[in-house]
Amino acid sequence: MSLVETDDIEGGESLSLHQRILSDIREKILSGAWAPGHRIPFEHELTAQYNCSRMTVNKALSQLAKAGLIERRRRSGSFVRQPQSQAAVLELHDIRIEVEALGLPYRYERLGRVKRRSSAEDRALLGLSAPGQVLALESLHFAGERPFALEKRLINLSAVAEAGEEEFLDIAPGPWLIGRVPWSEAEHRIRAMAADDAIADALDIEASAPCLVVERRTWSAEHPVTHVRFIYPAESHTLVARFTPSQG
Amino acid sequence: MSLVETDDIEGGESLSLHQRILSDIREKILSGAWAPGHRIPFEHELTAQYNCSRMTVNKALSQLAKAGLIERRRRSGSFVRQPQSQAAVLELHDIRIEVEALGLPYRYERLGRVKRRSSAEDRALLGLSAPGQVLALESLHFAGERPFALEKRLINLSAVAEAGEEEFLDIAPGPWLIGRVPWSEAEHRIRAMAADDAIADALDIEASAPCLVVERRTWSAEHPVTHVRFIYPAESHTLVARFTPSQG
DNA sequence: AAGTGGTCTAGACCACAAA
DNA sequence: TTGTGGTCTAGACCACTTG
Repeated sequence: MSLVETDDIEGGESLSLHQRILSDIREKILSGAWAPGHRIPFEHELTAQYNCSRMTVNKALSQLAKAGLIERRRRSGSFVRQPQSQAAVLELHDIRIEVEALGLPYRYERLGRVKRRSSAEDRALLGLSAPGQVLALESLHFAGERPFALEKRLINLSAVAEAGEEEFLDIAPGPWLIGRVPWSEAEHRIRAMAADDAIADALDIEASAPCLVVERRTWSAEHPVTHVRFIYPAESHTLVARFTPSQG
Repeated sequence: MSLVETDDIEGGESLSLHQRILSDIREKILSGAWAPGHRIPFEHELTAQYNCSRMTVNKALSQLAKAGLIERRRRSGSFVRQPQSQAAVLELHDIRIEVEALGLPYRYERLGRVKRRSSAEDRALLGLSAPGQVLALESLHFAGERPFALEKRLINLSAVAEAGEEEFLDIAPGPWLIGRVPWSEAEHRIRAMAADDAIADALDIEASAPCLVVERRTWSAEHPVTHVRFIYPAESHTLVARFTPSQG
């Protein structure tokens, strides 16, 4: 086998010792040489094999454990874990950067801004239990002359009072918030839907054309901060997610 | 000194020392007390603060760096990083589990199976440079009586020869592969599109109805293993991604 | 009871990037 | 040059779990 017969030697990379140990073991697991359930050599055995201290071996094994490739049990040893979990790191770029990466000029336009007492729907979207002031924003992001994404956002003014003073005419709410409110947790929902008339009109596409919808709720230290819905015309946007189970 | 001068006893949680250091610093960053660009105390300072060895401090700071919360520069120190990267952990469930979680009976049906020499398009999808045998599969996943997702898959037989002997009549290729081939890397592309006639027919929806498309390429130890495209009717599927910036 | 991993120490040398 | 982080050592004690 092996189309690529990797370069532990050729590639010239000078790995640190614990990285090399990690890499060796990962290779054994990923190649299938060590099947799920297989017991990995004890730390003291690897210590002898690599002629190094136990801390060095431990560093490698701990990382493998945190990455989920192996499971460690006191008194028993370390074992190759069962099938990989289907998790991936999803990168959600800033829209400006995304547009500029396409080589197109970026433009932002605020469509609407309303400060109001939160409706039941607002509270549901934000995950708020008590009523309070919210700011509702609607904006368009352009790539060149074409609408690239429609943004509908709610900001919880109880959490970010200063947002109530901002007009958001020159800066999009996303970057504004990022610079001010450190977020501790976020939840995304991604789905497809057909454009309704209002969306089709805003995005300059045909009614019932397919759109990609990305919704994000963000918390900072347990407090709901914002809920945002980005609506992309289908042809303008692809989300890309990459994942490597463990990294050295 | 002492941010938390504590109690290995009182607090209930008995964190290891490096976990407590990590947690303290993360709290400072997420609360905004230490803004982006702020210089974190040097290792030797933390060593004094927590009355511990440098390795212990280093372990905490290394983890924060790997989590992307801080950046470390030799000779300069460690600094709180700029705005959080918009990364999220995307969970892609097994379709069977997903369907059963809805309380609906799951059924799998293989539509087509072709073994062939890879076409240029096959190689492009799989990321193969050299020609070789591939297995092309088309399947339907049902939730109750309704089609839930259409699956179009290519398997690189150079990497997974035994797949060539499998009919995939009773087991879906996803679970089959998971049990056999550990994956080291995966890439997802997520987009919306309108159903063409073939898709609409298979999924029993109207032509040009919006669909969510999830494509996944998987590698194992540098070798392309499979490319799969799941097509969901818009109303049947939402991807959910959650994220917390760093974990102890 | 014994052997594993979890954690920690008090040093050390080195590479690297500022000053 | 200097001081930082990156890495490593050769011990140590402890907690846990299994035989």
